[in-house]
Amino acid sequence: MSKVNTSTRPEARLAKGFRDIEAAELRGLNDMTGKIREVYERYGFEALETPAIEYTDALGKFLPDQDRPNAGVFSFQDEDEQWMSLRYDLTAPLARYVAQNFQFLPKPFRRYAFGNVYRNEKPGPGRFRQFMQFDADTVGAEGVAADAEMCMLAADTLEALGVKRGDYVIKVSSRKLLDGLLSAAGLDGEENAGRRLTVLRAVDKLDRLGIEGVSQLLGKGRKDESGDFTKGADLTPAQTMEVIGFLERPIASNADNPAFKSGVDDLLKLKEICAAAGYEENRIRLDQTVVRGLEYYTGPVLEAELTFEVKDDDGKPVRFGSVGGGGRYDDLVARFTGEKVPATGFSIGVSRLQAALSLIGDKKAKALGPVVVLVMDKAEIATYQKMTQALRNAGIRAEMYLGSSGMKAQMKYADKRNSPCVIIQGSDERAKGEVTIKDLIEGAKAAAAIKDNKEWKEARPAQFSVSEANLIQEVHKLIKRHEA
RNA sequence: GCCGCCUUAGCUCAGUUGGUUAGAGCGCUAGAUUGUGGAUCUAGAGGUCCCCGGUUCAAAUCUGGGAGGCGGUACCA
Repeated sequence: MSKVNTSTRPEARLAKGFRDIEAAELRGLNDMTGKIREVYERYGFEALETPAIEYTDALGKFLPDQDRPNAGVFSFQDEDEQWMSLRYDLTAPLARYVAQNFQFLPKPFRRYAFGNVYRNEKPGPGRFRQFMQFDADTVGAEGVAADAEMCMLAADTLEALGVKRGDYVIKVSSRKLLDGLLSAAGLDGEENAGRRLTVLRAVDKLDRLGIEGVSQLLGKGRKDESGDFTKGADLTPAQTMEVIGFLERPIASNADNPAFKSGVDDLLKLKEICAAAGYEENRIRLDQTVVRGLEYYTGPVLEAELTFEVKDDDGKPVRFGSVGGGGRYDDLVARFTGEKVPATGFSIGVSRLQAALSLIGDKKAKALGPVVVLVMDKAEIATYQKMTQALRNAGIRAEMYLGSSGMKAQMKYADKRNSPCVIIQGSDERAKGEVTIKDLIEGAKAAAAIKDNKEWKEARPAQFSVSEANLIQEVHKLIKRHEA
């Protein structure tokens, strides 16, 4: 074959913000989703899968060519020129599903869902444009018991995944508190919508910037280390003090303030329900600094946070922070039906949580690969394939070498696949009705001690011959030994 | 979006004041070893030096613009 003109070669590259997931990580992922599913089902949630693509208006987004071009959402037009979008979370599709099937669903409707979601944003460290979420939602229940249940579900799920009690906390607040605060600070009304948003954003940054940084953001603004200036909410000093004061006071002390009353009552009731079920402050804690998304939450909001610190590959300490969150959103279904349907939910950032767990979890040994049957003699391929099939039928992962290289390359291949052993049958063995089994794991240990090449050649460590009839039994024994 | 750093082989990176045919290590392929993983040695394959323009006898190197990557920040349903 002649050389391809290099100027026409495409570059083999991943799309920005996307990634490949390989065998070891996929195994971990399946493991995780299995455990999460178990907890969600135990709580009575029913599985539901909706498509990755929805009509753009059903997701509640502006069309890409209108005033917010492609604002965070991947969108395109189908052949009828209808705008479609990749889902950016699992809640918007749920709202569509509930609205569409309202008359048939049991109320309250409780479902769980998991899958990839897509965001057309600039990716950052640990942030991708495709990632997996695992959600549970209760639709049609307005009592705070449904919210309390979300908190307990979050705690149970983290523990099922191996996060120790004390290494995480579920923080709960209520959007009603912040609404009350803003109203008390005189930021009511349409004309203050932008400033309310800025205040919420500032409060959300408390854990990272501290009281000082938040104060700056509430006032004129703040300049960060990279020299970028973030415009503040431009509150008066008195208003700033009021907000800061709220953040520093315990929630219960606001109980008599009419602006906060309804929110505080909710939270105290929620806390009581959780405590009665055995979920104390070390797991589920009221914390008025929790903000969560800005648009649709209307009541209690919760955030699942990992509290331990780990070192990354460079030895720098990393805090993972939030690995999931949720809250009450009472207006989402109403978009479609006009009927107000109360709902509350919880969502786990699976990919993010997995990254965190892989840093605390003990590094598992690489899983064993398949047994590799070497092709010593191309004329005997049918025999090798038959052996391979016999191993497979006995429940052993096995494959015949399918490449075209010689024995040395075949050994290297098996090594790279992390095979427990290879099966060798050349003319010598065949004449005697035998096969040679070479234990690659034992062999590697033996080889470490050998210095001289000649010795290495002659030693042929960790291999033995058995009669063809005993092949399966011997391989079984060998694998069992290495799995232990 | 804003700020900073970076871009040379599949990967990690050298490349002198601008000067012949752009290098190394790792990885890959093969041989030394009719049929044995490691180590060692040998050979081979692999390059639009990110792109476009400018300066120059001469640009991977200097210069202008652009693209891409990384990090911070902003946004985050």
